[in-house]
Amino acid sequence: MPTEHSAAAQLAPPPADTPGELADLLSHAARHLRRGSTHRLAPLGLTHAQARLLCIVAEAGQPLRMADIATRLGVVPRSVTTLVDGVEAAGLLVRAVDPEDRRSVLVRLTTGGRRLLEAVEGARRDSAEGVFGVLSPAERAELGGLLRRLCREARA
Amino acid sequence: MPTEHSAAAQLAPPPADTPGELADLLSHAARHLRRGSTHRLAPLGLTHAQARLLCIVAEAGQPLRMADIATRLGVVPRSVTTLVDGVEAAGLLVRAVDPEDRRSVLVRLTTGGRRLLEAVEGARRDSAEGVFGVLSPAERAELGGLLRRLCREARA
DNA sequence: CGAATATCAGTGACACTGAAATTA
DNA sequence: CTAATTTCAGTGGCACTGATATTC
Repeated sequence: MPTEHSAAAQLAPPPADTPGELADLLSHAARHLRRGSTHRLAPLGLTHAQARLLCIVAEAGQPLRMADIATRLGVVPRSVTTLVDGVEAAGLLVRAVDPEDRRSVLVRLTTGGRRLLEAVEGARRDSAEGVFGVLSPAERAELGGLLRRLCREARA
Repeated sequence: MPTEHSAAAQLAPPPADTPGELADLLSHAARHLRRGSTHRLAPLGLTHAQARLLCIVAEAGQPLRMADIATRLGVVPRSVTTLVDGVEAAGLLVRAVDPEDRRSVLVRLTTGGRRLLEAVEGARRDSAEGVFGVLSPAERAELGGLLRRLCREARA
């Protein structure tokens, strides 16, 4: 096998940010994030995805349809059914048929869900800060902007 | 709660990139990436993680121990066992006991693995470019730098 | 009838923990 | 004996596809 014998090899270790490398970095960071989140949420009896669901419903400020939740979560509707099942069983959310379109189901917070919300948001914030805390506010904004570009295309 | 009543409010619509938002964006982008990768790799008979494993071994340029692979993948060693099982069953990798430390197992490419490598790298590159293609080279470098900071801390 | 909405059923990919075997 | 390396066994999170009712 022909190996490079020139000194140039020493100049080209990490300069190229190929898409492939970015892909690995992205996956790695996401996994790290979920790990921390999982550990902090376990005492509350929620998983990462369940907590995300709860916060999405809370932030909406109004009951959400399953399909809306799927869009906001970026998953297929069927996945939302199972997700809501778990959180509803925990008593934090309830389903109700939409009176205006009886095909639809509206999901809203229960009193218990609202009571737990602060702790859940805290756990999510803590775990996120555990990952993004190393970045300055300006860097976070930069990262946010770049990621938003990636996700915008994802919807297209 | 005192809300800003000046015209400055119009300059600050989405300025706050809270860690929580970044977390969602990161998860979303990672999921999108894996989806595309999964679809492009399916014809080759490999999963996202398996392809990543194959490329890591190929790039190393030498046989790798299971523990090394675990480190490079950012997962626990036990997960590597199952991962290698699959790719070895496909005939792309082989295990061999390290003669210098018989506790260790060295993983290397087979001829078949080397033959498939180009297609696998192509699929990975294509799927990554499908996600990161919207960014300019400078933006990719920026993103790479930021993600590297996050991952560096992840190892600590 | 055709389209939309949600759910049922089954599957797959992937990482984890804890315990055991082998060797240094 | 202690520590390191890998593997065995079992589990959990989570998202997917395809098919089915219900309703618009």
